[in-house]
Parts: sequence; C-alpha cells; structure tokens
Amino acid sequence: MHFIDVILPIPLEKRFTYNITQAESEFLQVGMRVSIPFGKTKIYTGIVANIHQTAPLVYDAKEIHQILDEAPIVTQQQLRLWQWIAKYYMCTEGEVMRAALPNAFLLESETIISLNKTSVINEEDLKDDEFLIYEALQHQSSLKIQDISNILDKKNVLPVVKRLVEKEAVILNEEIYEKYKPKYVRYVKLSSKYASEAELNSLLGNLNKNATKQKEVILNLFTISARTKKPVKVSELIEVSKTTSSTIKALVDKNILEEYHIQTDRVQYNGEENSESKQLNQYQTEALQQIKNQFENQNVVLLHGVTSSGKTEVYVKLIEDVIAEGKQALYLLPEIALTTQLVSRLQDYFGEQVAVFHSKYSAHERVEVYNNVLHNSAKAKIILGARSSIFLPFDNLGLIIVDEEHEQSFKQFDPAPRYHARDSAVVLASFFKAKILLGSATPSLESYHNAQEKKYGLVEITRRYNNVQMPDIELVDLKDKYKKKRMKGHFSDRLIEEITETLKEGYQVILFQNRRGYSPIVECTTCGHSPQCPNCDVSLTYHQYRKQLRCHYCGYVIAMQQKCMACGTPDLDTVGFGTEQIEAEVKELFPDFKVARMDLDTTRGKFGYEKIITALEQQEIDILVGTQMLTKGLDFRNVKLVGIMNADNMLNFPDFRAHERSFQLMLQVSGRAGRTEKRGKVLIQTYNPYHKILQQVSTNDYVGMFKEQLEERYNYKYPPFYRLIKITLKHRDYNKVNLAADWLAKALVQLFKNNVLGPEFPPVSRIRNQYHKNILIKIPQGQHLGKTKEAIKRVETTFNAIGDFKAVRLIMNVDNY
DNA sequence: AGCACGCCGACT
DNA sequence: GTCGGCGTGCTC
Repeated sequence: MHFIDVILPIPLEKRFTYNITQAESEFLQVGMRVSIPFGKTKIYTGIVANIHQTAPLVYDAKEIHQILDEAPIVTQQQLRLWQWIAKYYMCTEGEVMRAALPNAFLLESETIISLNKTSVINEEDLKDDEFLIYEALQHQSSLKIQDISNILDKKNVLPVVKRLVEKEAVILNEEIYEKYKPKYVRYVKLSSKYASEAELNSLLGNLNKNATKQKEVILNLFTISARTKKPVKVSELIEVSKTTSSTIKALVDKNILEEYHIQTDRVQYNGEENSESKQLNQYQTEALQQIKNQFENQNVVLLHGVTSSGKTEVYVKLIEDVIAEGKQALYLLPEIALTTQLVSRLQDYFGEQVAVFHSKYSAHERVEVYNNVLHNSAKAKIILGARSSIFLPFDNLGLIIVDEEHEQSFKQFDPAPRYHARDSAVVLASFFKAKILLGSATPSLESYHNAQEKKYGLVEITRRYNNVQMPDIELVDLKDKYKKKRMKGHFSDRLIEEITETLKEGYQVILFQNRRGYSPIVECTTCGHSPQCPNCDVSLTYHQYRKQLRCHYCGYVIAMQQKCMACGTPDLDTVGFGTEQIEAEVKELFPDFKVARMDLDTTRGKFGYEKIITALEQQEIDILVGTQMLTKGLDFRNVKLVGIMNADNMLNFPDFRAHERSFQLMLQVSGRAGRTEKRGKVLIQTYNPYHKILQQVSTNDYVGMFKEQLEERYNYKYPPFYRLIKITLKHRDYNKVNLAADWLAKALVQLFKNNVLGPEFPPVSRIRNQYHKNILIKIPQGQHLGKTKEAIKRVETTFNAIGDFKAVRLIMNVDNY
C-alpha cells in the first residue's frame, strides 16, 4: 500500500493522506501537483509533501483523482520555507501555499451540467425553473452553475439542479481546468509552392486583376521579412498593410499563405543589452569592498546609504559577481518602488537575464516567470520582485538584496500568511547559504539595532552621488503663521515664496500630504453630525472630483449630500484636508502652472502610476501633489523643492512606530529634492517645530533618532527588545466579541502575566460590519519564541472548543511591525 | 475555506 | 404549506 500526504490550499492545520497505486508511487515525486477529491463534491489541487507506506489508522484514505505534473513544480527548499513561515507566522501550510504559487497552478473543479441522454423526460413533470434549464440545455450542450444562476436570475440554484438530477433530466460532471495555456503567436509565410520565381510572378499577375489588397499584403510580407529577417507575425502584417484578418484568412484559404504558430513568452524584453555597468565613484567602491569583506564572516549586511548615494550601482556590481558564478540573484523591492525606471536600468546592465515578478502581472505571465526560475533558465538569473517573489522556486540562489528594507509594506497584512518578506528572505538565504544585503537610507530600528549588536554587518555611504548636497530643510511654524495671518488656505507665506521662486527658475515642486481625498470629514455646522459609513465605524471621506463620500476601509460610496442627514440643514462644512484639496488650492494659487496629483485614486489603472511618473520626468508637470507614494525610489533630476504640508498628523499617529515612520517618510520625501546642480530645499509645515523628530529630520540625524527611539522602545517594552504578537478577534456581534476577548485575555494572562495588553478596540472598531478587538502579547528577550507560540495555539484550541466563541474568528499577527 | 445538512421566518 | 436565510460540523 502506498500513500501520499498532500498540502491543500485551505486554512486547515493538517495535511491530508491519500491512497495511491503502485504505479503512481513510482511516478510521483514530492513537489508534484495532484488533484484530489475533497469532501462530497470538491476537487482541489494539492502538493505532494510526503510519500510513504503508513496507512492512516482511523479513516480510509481516498484515492487521488489525477496527477497534474510530469516533474515537481515545488522544490524541497520551498517546502522548507513554507513550513518555516507557517510555524513562525502561526498560519497553515495551505495558506502559505496559496500565497506562494501562481494562481494558475491551483486548479479547482467546476460543476458542469448537461442533459441526461439516456432517459426520456416528460416535460410536464418539470416545474417552471426546471423547465427553463432543461430547455436551455436543448440549445447548449452544457451549462455551468454561474450560467444557471444567470438564466434563473437568482443566487442559490443548487436545489433546482438537485431536483433535475433526481428526475434524471440532467447529469453533473466535475471538470478541472488547466488555467495556464502557453501563448502562441500566429505567423504566416508564403506557401512553398510559390518558391520559384515563375510561380510567384504568375501569382502576382493573377492577383493584380481582382485582388489588389491581397497583392499588397504579399508585397508587404516580402518587405517585412527582408527587413527583419525573422518570421512575420500576422498582427504585424495586418498593421503594416492596413488590412483586416479576413484578407489574411482569404489568402490562407487559397493556399497562398501558410499559417503557423510559435510558443512565445508573454513577458519579453526587447532592448539592446549594454553590459558595461557604470563606473563606481570612490564612496561606492569603498562600500562595495566593505560589503564583500563583511560577507566573509557575516551572512546579512545592512547598507545604510543616504538618499541618491547610488546604492543601485553597488547592488549591480554584487549581482554581476553572483551571476558570473552561475547563481541566481533575488532583488526585493516594495511593490510601489518597482518602477519601469528601475526595471529598464537593470535590463540595460543584464539584458534578458532579468525577470520581473509583480502582482500586476497576469496569472499567465507569473507562471512563465515561475517556470523560468524553476528551470534555472537564462531568462531568470536575476529576479526583480515584490515581497511574494521570496516564494519562487529558486534552484541556486547566491544573493538576495532587500532594497528600502525599512518599508513596512514588506509585511503582508491581510490574508494569511502575514509574513515579513525581509525577515523571511533572511531565512531563505540561509537555506541556500546565500548572502543577503539590506539597503536603505533610513534603516528600520530593528535592522540597525541588529547591526549594532553585530548580528548583521554594517556599511555606510554618507555622500550623495556626484557630490550633490543634501537638501536644506526648513521648519515652518504653522501656529505662528496662523496667528500672524500669513496663511493662504493650507499654504504658509514661506511655502508660497519658495514655490514661486522654484517655478521661476524652471524647476519642479513636490507637495506631500499624507492623506488622500478632499477633506476627510464633512460636518454639519448646525448639529455637528458627520456622515458615517454604514458598515464601518468611521466617518466618510469627501472626494471632490466625483462629488462622493467614500469609506476608505470597505469602499462604500454615496453621493455628496446637499443637506445634513441628521437635521436636514444645508450647512455642511469640511474639516481637515487631503491631497485633493491641496491640489485645488495650488491650482488657485498658481493658475499658470501644471498641477498633478498622485495618490491611490489617480494611480488606479494599470499604467496610472507610470503615466504620472513619465509626465513628471518629461517636465509636463510643474507641481506634483501626492501621498507617501511619492517617497518610493523616484529619481527626478529637476525637482528642487519639496513641501510637507503638515508633519503633525503623522507624528500623532497612535502607534509605537509613528515617530520612526515619520522620520523615515520625511527624510525619504526630502530625498526627492535637489538632485539638481542647485541645492534642494525642503519646507516642513508644522504646529510643533521643536518636536525632536522634526529637529532630527532637519539635521539629517539618523543616529540621533535611532538612539532616542531605541531608548523609548526599551522603556516601553517594544521591539527590538520585545517581540509582539497581535491577536485580533472578529465577529459581527459586538457583545460576543467582548465576551470572547475577555475570556481569551484572561487565559493568556495566566500564561504571560502583565505581558498581555488589552483587549482593546482598535481606532476603527467596525469594518465591513465586523467588530474587531485586539489583544497584544509582548514576548521578552529570553522567552522561547517557539514555545510561546505553541502555548498560544493551545489556548486557541481551547477557545475554539467553547461553543459560544467558535464563530469568533481569531487572527494571529506575529511581528506586527 | 467551501459545502452539505438542518432548523426557523416571509411569501407564492 | 415552500423558499431561502444562515448557524454547525466536517473534510484524508
């Protein structure tokens, strides 16, 4: 007897055991996909995690449905990483699997309904809705559940289908689809029978009479193939000839043209490789040498280089070395920093060897990159990707670079696995005995602390590239400006002066406001009521450009109200401000200049982001207003002034990391200024100019910030001294959440005493009609992490056994950075 | 997670 | 009386 243990992409702790035949056991290998029946109806895709001969004791293993691969698509190293992540981040292997594999690999079954041809049906026996389906099947051979739902125009159609099956009118099939299909491109060539000149001439002669369009197509085919000396795509031929596919089809039908297909990569690089990488300057060379030295006895090195010190060039040199050894390199970036700018820069050095892995890529494109990595193909020596690229099937990884390592977006928040890509990458590198370089202008406290503790190496670059000066940072006291009436809207006289000056000199301006929308809250001046989201516990945000009120948590939208919803008076006012309002004010203040806005709302589409960047680069925009999107690795030569509209709302954010983050954010935005030959200028407007963080920002004092923040973390028992696990309880019944949270907190206090905080409602306690309540567990240094998590798991098991609490969902968030 | 089974209100 | 709501339990 042979068995396999299978990982399924569902949030269940267990692996599932299936029965396989002798033949199957000889063919199957760990890491292959199988489709298996699960429950009464479902068919899932699973990954073989183990092949053995131990029969399960308490149940009969089912047989597998089908083997889906010829060779493993998941490597041993990946399985090891999945296991580590599942354990460390307290989730299931299945959840990791779902995040790790391109969606197209996860086939799911779909019920297909077709007529039962073996029985005769008396139509009178059918009810109306049953008859509708029966009749639809007379015209169509099969229907999906979704189709039936559309025909009957209702949601739950399973009972109807079930009755039809019972009446033997229809039969059901579970069908599995391979979601990935290779892309074939259609090419044409002249049929071989016209190879001789004589045949060709007579053909052209014939076409002359009645088919000039067709003749033109053939002549174009000659021109194109003479020029490119490559196969000619149908799409290209159509475009050049300004014709339609029917002309081509006519020619193919006449056997004049021959059609053929070639499998093509969806992701292609068509540029010239320019393998000469840039010469490093003195500081970069020194840094590179230091990094190499430290890699001798350190696996992780932190590169702390000020903004635009040219870290990328250093990365490129390191990658070159790794590639030369025939190994793969992974270059991790926050999603948002993965710009065309950077991609093409790397492609200039490495050409085709660069593969990009991106959530905006289609499922098919991702499969192609995945397969190229798996086969260690020459097209995927260097993977440039966002956080999920740590899950690619590396074969021989030599180096990982985590750029902008301080970015919080490396931590996945919403669906499990709630992993941190930087920390997981450190583990991944250790599996391959690869080196890993963390880079940032404003390192996270954790990483810098690790460097101080000699756990990581540390290399610094303190000069900007080309010796450009650091920008001059000036703080503007808003309280004073308001008192002296020197404000126009949200702009101080200083800011207006500087903008005017900068524009006059022909440079560009960036204005930073860390909040989108027009103004967050609409308030009635009579009764003070402001419109609330019906599903979440927040006020709706006013978005002027569509005259809408929107919820930033669940996406709820209503039209802007003309009258107060509570008292009916039409005196609605706006409180606070966002990017939209800043944009409107700038347009008023500087009507002769081009203003654009960059935030979630304006970058929605696939190329929305790109469009704005390009426009700014080409100086079609004079003033760009935006949220923190602006901070990410953009390199604009012509921006001289950066204005931070209001520093206080970030500093006052209720989070122990607020100060660290504000520092990072402000310094990163400041870094956008003055890559010009003239010194850049940064103006920070604040009510609190003596705030220590603002002082540290204005003097570019990272180490000062680090020391002070570290002390606070120590005093208040926060990372890096204590580890955090946040448990969130979720349910739509307010009282139930409260009771459950109290019970859980009590149970945890028994174990961890005063290192349990809460339960507490988060600032927004209701989202999508679900109440949330948090419990925070602090784990001191020296307390065993693994054992702590196991203890929490045991409490969770007990919790789930209590009937009243079962329905309350528990969400574990480890290292809640 | 998905899905079947099973028990209670509002409608043809 | 049925349809369809969602609470509960199980999945090798």
